[in-house]
Amino acid sequence: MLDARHVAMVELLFFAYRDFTAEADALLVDLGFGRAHHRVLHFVNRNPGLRVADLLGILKITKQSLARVLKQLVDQGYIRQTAGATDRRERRLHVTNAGRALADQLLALQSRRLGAALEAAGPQAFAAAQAFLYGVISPVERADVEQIVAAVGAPDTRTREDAV
Amino acid sequence: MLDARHVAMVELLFFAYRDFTAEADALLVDLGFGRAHHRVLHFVNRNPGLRVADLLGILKITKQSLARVLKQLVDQGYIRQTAGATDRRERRLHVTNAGRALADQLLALQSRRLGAALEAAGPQAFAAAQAFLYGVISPVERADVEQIVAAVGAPDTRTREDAV
DNA sequence: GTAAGTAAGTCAACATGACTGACGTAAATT
DNA sequence: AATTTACGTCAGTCATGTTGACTTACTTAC
Repeated sequence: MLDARHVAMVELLFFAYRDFTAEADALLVDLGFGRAHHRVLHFVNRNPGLRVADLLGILKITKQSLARVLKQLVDQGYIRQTAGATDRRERRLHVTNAGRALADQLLALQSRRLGAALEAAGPQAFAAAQAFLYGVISPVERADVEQIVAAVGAPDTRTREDAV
Repeated sequence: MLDARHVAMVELLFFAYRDFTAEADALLVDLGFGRAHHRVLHFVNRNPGLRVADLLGILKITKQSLARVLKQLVDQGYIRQTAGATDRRERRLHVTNAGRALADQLLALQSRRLGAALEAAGPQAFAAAQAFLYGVISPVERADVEQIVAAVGAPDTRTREDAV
């Protein structure tokens, strides 16, 4: 317990996350958005047709907190809502072209940074870092996260009835 | 570019950090503290004699933001300040016994979580994850972070003239 | 020894993003 | 028909960040 290596990892995780978010944050302030908008836009972009309830489960915030940023993204034309096909109470969320462009731009920044870090860390780093990060996630959440992360790269046309 | 693996890492880093901080946050609310207090207490605990300017460089916040949380920690007896030995303008920061106890309790929570994640990820995971996280840190900051992380485990009696 | 620079603290005003609690509305389920 | 669910909204609060201006105490340079 209190292994010096674990303490080092605690601090490295803080510093890495601090810098991981800094670039995107700087780009967002010019648009009048914050990190909360980024998170919403990202997950809607990667999971078209996501429901509001799904987003709440992913972000672990209250619906009042989500409502504010989501409304701004909708009002400013980055996200649009459509009624659910089978359940018309649902608001299925999709990015607009502008939303996709912004989300992809922000993702490129962060993806590039992590890609460079993986490159520098060697060929086995991806598997190891992935396993490590999965291990950091609370066990009860792990299956949900696996579904979400695995959804990345799937076609944009699916309806995500299976989303968390 | 936009490798699916990199995108997966972007999301995993979000989820891992979300859960990494959740446990400690929950413990802190009962004391009327937040994550900002935790960060200050942690770095003062691990780097006794840290100066206010050092802390600002680590946390990348303004002195006004720091002043508020630092004042609360001092007023409530978790941190004490002493004048610098050679430069009496400096306020060298130290944890009190209560401060050390709280900092260690919070660190144990996070250290345990990361230790379990490293365990699950296999014997090569520490080196790989460490290299990955270092790579995520902005190049200009890397040397500073190395110094801070390396300081972990050093004796509490040193004066840290070499601190960032 | 005076002037300039530095470390830290402080006052004021403000923005963002979280929270709780209560309530409304429309649609689905029982 | 009654209940539950999905979502939205109103109102108030809190934590944590920001900018800008100013002060105090002390050190350093000329």
